[in-house]
Amino acid sequence: MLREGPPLQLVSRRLKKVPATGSVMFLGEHEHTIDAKGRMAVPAKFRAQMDRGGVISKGMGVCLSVYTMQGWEEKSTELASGKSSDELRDFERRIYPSASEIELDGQGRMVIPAKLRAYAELGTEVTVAGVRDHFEVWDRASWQSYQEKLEAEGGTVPF
Amino acid sequence: MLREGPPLQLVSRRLKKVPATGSVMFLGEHEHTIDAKGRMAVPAKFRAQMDRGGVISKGMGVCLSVYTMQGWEEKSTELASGKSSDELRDFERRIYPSASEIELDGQGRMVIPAKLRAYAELGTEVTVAGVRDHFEVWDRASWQSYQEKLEAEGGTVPF
DNA sequence: ATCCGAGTGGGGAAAAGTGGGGAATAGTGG
DNA sequence: CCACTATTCCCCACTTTTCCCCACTCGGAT
Repeated sequence: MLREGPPLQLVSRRLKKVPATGSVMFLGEHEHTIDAKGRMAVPAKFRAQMDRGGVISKGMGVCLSVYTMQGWEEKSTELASGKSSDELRDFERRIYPSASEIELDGQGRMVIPAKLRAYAELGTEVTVAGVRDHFEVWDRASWQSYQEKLEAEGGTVPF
Repeated sequence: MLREGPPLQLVSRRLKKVPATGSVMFLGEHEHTIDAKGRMAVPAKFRAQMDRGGVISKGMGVCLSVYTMQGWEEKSTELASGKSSDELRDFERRIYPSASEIELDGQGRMVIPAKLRAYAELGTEVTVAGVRDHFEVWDRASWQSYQEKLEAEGGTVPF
């Protein structure tokens, strides 16, 4: 129901100013949703690192990978090294066209391009997983079964 | 019942300033509780080492492990070394999503994420055990039976 | 008895996550 | 070049969760 009474005094809610320091690491598992407009909230803990935008691309497996701008540059340089020029051309033609620069809206959300959503078979229920230098977006069910598979293979977590 | 009478003269209780020196080791067994908000007091003796935050993750067995930030970085680096890139990817997808950065509130408590609480089957009664470079959080009953098992297997403590 | 540190509980404000209206923009066909 | 449509993006609103702060109790030390 819509509110009534005195006019709102809302100072157009913005994102919290983040310390920008702190973790240089993406950690944790977060359950989010993709809405009808293709938007997904970036976990608040990840925003400090994403505030200058980032890059989303096809991930290794049925998922999407999101890097900070800097992380993306480092990663792509690393992967390109040691390739022959033929390999490199194929690599670049595969990676870059499928990637997309992203930025956050006033609510801290990013828009996931429809093509990428299809690639990773994302429904509305997704899991966002921090993986050290980047984070990944998985359909929640896919993530679930992938984790179960890892567990079956790898035994317990060594911590 | 709430107090009445003259206003409190409480100077908003803060944590004791810790020497920051002293033990570089987690020792001892502490019985604590997890409240309805998922909070658990960190044993006072551990706080000096945790005051710059730390990382909590799934532990080896039905428990959670808490490291200082530095300890976590050392441990994860160590475990990652010598892995092929395929192994490393699976490893990172298991370790980092299952972890979470934590910090202490004004009362020296940390919030344990619901997922991790479920993983370690923690009720409200828990045991916090110092294990040299990290400490672990166990459901009190699980800890109890685990200790009994160790005792039955391993005989007496060699001191 | 009093003080104080430790552990616990809870109220309330702020932040996080989600949904949707509508203007601005880009794309399409005439 | 213009009209029409589809998409993007900014903004507002609502709900849930998190977190900061104050308060109370207990037990040991003074």
